[in-house]
Amino acid sequence: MSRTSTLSDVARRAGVHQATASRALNPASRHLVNHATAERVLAAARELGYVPNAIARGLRTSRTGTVGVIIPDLMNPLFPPIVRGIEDVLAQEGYTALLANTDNDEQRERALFESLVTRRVDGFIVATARRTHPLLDEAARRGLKVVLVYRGTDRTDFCAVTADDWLGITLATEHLIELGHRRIGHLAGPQDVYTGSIRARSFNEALRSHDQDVPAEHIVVCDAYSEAAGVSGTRRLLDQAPDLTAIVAANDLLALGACDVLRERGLRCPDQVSVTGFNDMPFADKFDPPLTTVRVPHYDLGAEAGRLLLDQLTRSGPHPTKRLSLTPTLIKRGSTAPPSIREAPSTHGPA
Amino acid sequence: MSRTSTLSDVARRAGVHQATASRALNPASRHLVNHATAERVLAAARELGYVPNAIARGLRTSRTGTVGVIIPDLMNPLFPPIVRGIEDVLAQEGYTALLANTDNDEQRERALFESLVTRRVDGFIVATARRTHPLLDEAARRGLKVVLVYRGTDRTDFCAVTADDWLGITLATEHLIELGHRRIGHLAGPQDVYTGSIRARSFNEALRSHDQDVPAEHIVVCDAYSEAAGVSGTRRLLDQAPDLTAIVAANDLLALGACDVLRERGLRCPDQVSVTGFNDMPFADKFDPPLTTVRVPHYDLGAEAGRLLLDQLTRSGPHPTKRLSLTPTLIKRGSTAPPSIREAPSTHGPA
DNA sequence: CCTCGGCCTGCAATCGATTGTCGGATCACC
DNA sequence: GGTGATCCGACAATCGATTGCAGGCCGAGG
Repeated sequence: MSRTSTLSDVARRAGVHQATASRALNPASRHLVNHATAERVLAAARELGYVPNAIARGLRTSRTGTVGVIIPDLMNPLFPPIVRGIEDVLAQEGYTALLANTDNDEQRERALFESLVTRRVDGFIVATARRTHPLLDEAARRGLKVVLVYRGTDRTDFCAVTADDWLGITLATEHLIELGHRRIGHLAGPQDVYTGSIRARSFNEALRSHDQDVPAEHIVVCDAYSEAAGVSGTRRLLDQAPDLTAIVAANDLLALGACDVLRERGLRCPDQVSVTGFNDMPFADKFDPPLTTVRVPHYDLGAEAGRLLLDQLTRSGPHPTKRLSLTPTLIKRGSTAPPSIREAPSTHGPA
Repeated sequence: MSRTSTLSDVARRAGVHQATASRALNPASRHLVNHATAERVLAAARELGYVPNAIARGLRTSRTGTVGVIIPDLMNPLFPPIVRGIEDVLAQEGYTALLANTDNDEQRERALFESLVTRRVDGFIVATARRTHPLLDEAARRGLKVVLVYRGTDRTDFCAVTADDWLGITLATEHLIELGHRRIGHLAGPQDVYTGSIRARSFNEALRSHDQDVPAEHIVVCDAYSEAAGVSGTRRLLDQAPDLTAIVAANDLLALGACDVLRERGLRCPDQVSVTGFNDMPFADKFDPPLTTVRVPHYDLGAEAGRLLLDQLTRSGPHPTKRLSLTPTLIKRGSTAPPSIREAPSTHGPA
């Protein structure tokens, strides 16, 4: 009802100067003011329902206590846990995250970035990095504090927290090899994104190191990490390589798309074709079939990214560029099985 | 690198006073300044990479262009679409959403609310409302602009956008009745939340209007909307009413928990027990079995809430309190079927 | 009684943009 | 050439909190 009260309202009520009120209210400077006076100020503040104005404070101190978090899409279930990790860590130091959904749209990303810069966030956590990314170049030029999470970039001067994608795909691929699969395809993610490119390379390398060829038609690159992209990718993949017995998808949503296509073509998973995902998104264990996938500690990725950024924000001076990699684990569920009988006349078997 | 440039830097470079620069930069007041001068200012701003300081502007104008969005948990897949709807609408008018995850914790909610008030958000969209809610009382006392989304409250002086929960549960319950079920249980949500209470009352009413009794042991109240709460609730429910042939869950996560327990007890869904959910959360169609549920237009809920708030923010003067209800639809999938043979002795065995 | 030092507290500048008011320049017209 | 209207741009106050500096008060010590 009554207009919100300001610092000088509090000061007047407590019978002191606003400078004194300010010092009394701020725990860090409270020792500068007489105990009894401080109590009086606190009481006055309480009575008036005083809420400090972060805007005014931010203008004076040029620190807003906010961090911009840029993610591709909140509706992709892999990101909420990351956000959660970030928020939990930042909150401990009194920082607030401003979320920006880019929807994988560069225009939109640009606009949101501008808006965050305008709002003078103290730093950024970016989950939308591409291998080469003009936005990151500009952030570097402006001297902004940026930590990358989940997706890396080609530049080496940003702190980053990622999963060990290489290892993750190796685990998935070797799992299929051990089951006896010999014709394995890969549904790759967008190659301008670090995760897409490294997972594809890892897939190749895993097969090669087991003396298996990787014909070009066994790999299809999807243009997004989405179920729809997985569907069209899998259609292409099965068209050009109909005899695959297993598919390593670069991502759970792609894997889901793959399962859709298998069903559509009357192929049973895992009996006829095995599928692996990546991320272990929430509810992946509830799917039909339950998805064998690579679990990534998303929450921890976010938390570590938050910590790295807090380091930059609170400690002064130059910082070494840290790049942290967290270890994923293979979660075996129902979408993988040995290749069906037609596959194994078992004459020249595995070594 | 170089410190960010300010309005007076731009003014100096363009050879004008900062007041002029300000007017030239702001589209709304640009007509007040000579066209050629305005061009010169814009050029100077571009050259310097000038980014206006929203903090300073906010201090002067006492409008921050931000809206606080309070949700219980981003990791519950029902909320991201709501958030998305809110953000899309707000963005059109240049507003930014500040997200706050309360994690259903009142302490945490309190702290986040304070933080948002401190940051002088222009308004709030609240998805954590309980039927009686001290936070809302205080918001009203402070004269804050608040729109409720998804969950209503007992107060009638807040704008709100909700789904028609009553209708939703009626649809689900009648669907089961039509399938021939006569012993239907309800996994109710927390009763201090509007959705929990109205869905339970609707369930009762739907059965009664079909001349069916609702024995007390057919209803169990869960203490949260989570899979875990659904598991323990279902255990209790089946313990006290083992002959149920169908369960109406107040929420998809509760339904998921119910399915877990059915599996754990060797009961097949839907053959022996049918289950319905509520919300049609993402991937509900991928579950095993695919979940019959009530689809709520979450995105639209968010979008409408955003619009309602924008109305309050942009138009001045008093506003009528609008309460908007969106219509849900029943999505029939694989988790519901007619009651099994033991239930209907007249007919023949399974086909 | 004077001086010195240590606590507190008040004064005032400051952060950067917005905006009401006013003065000066330009031009037209008489 | 003088007067008035019109338009532009400058001046300066303002938003609310923080903070360096200075000064007042008090007690202790000489």
